[in-house]
Amino acid sequence: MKYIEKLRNSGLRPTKQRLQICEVLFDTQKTFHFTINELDQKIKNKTNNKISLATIYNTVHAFEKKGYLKQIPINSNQTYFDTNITDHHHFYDLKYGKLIDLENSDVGPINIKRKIDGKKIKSIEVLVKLED
Amino acid sequence: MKYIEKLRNSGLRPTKQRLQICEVLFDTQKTFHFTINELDQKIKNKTNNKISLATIYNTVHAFEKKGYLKQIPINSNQTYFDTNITDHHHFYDLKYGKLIDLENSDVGPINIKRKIDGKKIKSIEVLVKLED
DNA sequence: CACCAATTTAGAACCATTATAAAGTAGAGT
DNA sequence: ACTCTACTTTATAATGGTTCTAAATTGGTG
Ligand SMILES: [Mn+2]
Ligand SMILES: [Mn+2]
Ligand SMILES: [Zn+2]
Ligand SMILES: [Zn+2]
Repeated sequence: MKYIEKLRNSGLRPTKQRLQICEVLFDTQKTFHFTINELDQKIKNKTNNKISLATIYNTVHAFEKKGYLKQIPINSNQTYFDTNITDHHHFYDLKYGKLIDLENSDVGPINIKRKIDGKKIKSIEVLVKLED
Repeated sequence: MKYIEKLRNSGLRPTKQRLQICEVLFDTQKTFHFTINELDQKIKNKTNNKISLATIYNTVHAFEKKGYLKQIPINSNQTYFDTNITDHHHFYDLKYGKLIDLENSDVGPINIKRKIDGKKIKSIEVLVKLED
């Protein structure tokens, strides 16, 4: 399988569970946003195998640490993750609690004029809240 | 007191507890960022009166709804609030978990080129993550 | 096969936040 | 001032997403 090498290269053993999660997360053309519970549902639907919730948390965090997923900074009762790991931004539909990708080209360059001593900029993320 | 009218104008009864919370939040020159627990501590330090945690939650949410406080979109185990209700942005120091204000003038104009049908932009918030 | 570290797992624990429901209070009307 | 009622406070319980635990399982190396 194509994910075995990817996992090995990251120092992660290619277990059955991790490979299944990879298929759900990365076998699609379009990237998407998800919560842990939504991912759990997707896995249940796609396969007959049930993966322990603890394993899903562990795997998502491992993938995030390796840079295969991004966490989206937003206030919600659940953490949102993104399979789109390119630099990009988000619309947040307050009514439906849905995220929509906003490409860098749709925002234009952001030039942070202020500097903080001894610190480097790791990321710049724009959240555009939408109402009716 | 100066907060009585402010509360009345918002349709909020000026109770002893709300006035005390107003003093902690708004009696200072500088604005600041806080979590509910930090606010609870501040109240305990400033006054001898103890305010129920439920009341602190209720009041903070009431003030947020009235526009006297803003919630900061960030992933943390606690929700961050801001007494600075002007349009502005934030640095987030990943190492220390601290927020630093970033004025609009330090970011420059942000022009969102994409539109979502039937939706209006309510706010645009930039989060700049800092590492060492 | 033998071994060991990495991984999975069910369930418990954690803890910020929200819900509950009873007691207290502010303010309008009389 | 007294009443009345809707609003507010409060202690406490419940909720629910996330993390922890410790035992069982598994992957990979030799
Ligand atoms: Mn994480
Ligand atoms: Mn709120
Ligand atoms: Zn995205
Ligand atoms: Zn701020």
